[in-house]
Amino acid sequence: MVQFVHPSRDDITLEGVLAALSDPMRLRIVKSMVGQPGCMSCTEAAPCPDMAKSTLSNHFRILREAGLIRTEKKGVEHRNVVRQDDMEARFPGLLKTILGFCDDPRRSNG
Amino acid sequence: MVQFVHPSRDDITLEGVLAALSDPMRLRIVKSMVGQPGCMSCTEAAPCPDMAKSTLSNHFRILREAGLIRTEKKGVEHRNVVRQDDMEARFPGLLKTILGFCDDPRRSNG
DNA sequence: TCAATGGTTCCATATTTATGAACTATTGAA
DNA sequence: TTCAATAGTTCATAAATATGGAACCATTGA
Repeated sequence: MVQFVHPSRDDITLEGVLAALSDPMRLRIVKSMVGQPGCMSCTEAAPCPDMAKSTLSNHFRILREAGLIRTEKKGVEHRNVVRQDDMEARFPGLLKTILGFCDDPRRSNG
Repeated sequence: MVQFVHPSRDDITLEGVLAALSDPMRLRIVKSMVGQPGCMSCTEAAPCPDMAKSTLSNHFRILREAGLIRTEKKGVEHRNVVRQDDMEARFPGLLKTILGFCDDPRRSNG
């Protein structure tokens, strides 16, 4: 049984967030998720279809442990959402500022 | 003869900046430099005195190549400044937003 | 010319990251 | 039940990156 561990809001660190977003792939994953109304499966949120499953899984784990996303098991899929409220409470404006400077991956090749 | 290569303003990338700032040591280096009126030597800007010279040198190289700082040789020292104007022009508000969330290293143990 | 200072570069080691293969959990069909 | 398909995770290993000691370079001052 896979259980996902998410840090509580106050345990989210600036360095963790920056490290998580310093990878181009993870930055694009978060960007694509923020632009989406609901939650997304790992495969849906992946901006790069030819990436190894294990690598993708690892990226989601890093985003999760940094506190950027929340993952819940729903059927056979894992549904992911960006923790925008927690991020805004912890680091007001940070996520919006950063994401505002990177291109939306679904606009270019969606 | 050591020559420092700095990226031009337009070549500064978001991912490069985030990667450079995702390291706790480099984040503190930049933070301590921004709070300073003039420029600082590598040793002065180092928030951690027991760090190996080679490691420190590597951190400054990464910050330089990311476009966050400018390094000039002045006598026996290397003088470093944060490229605040270039950063502001390229990614308005980003640096101030990020640095606003990390503690000033010289206030706690300066 | 020599010693001291402030870094850089090189190299070996340690840590981190990426990926294929094997595995787990859920769904749906027979 | 059982079987196949789907969606991810975990493990082991290969590749990339960070660390730090040693040697080195450039400048200053005696």
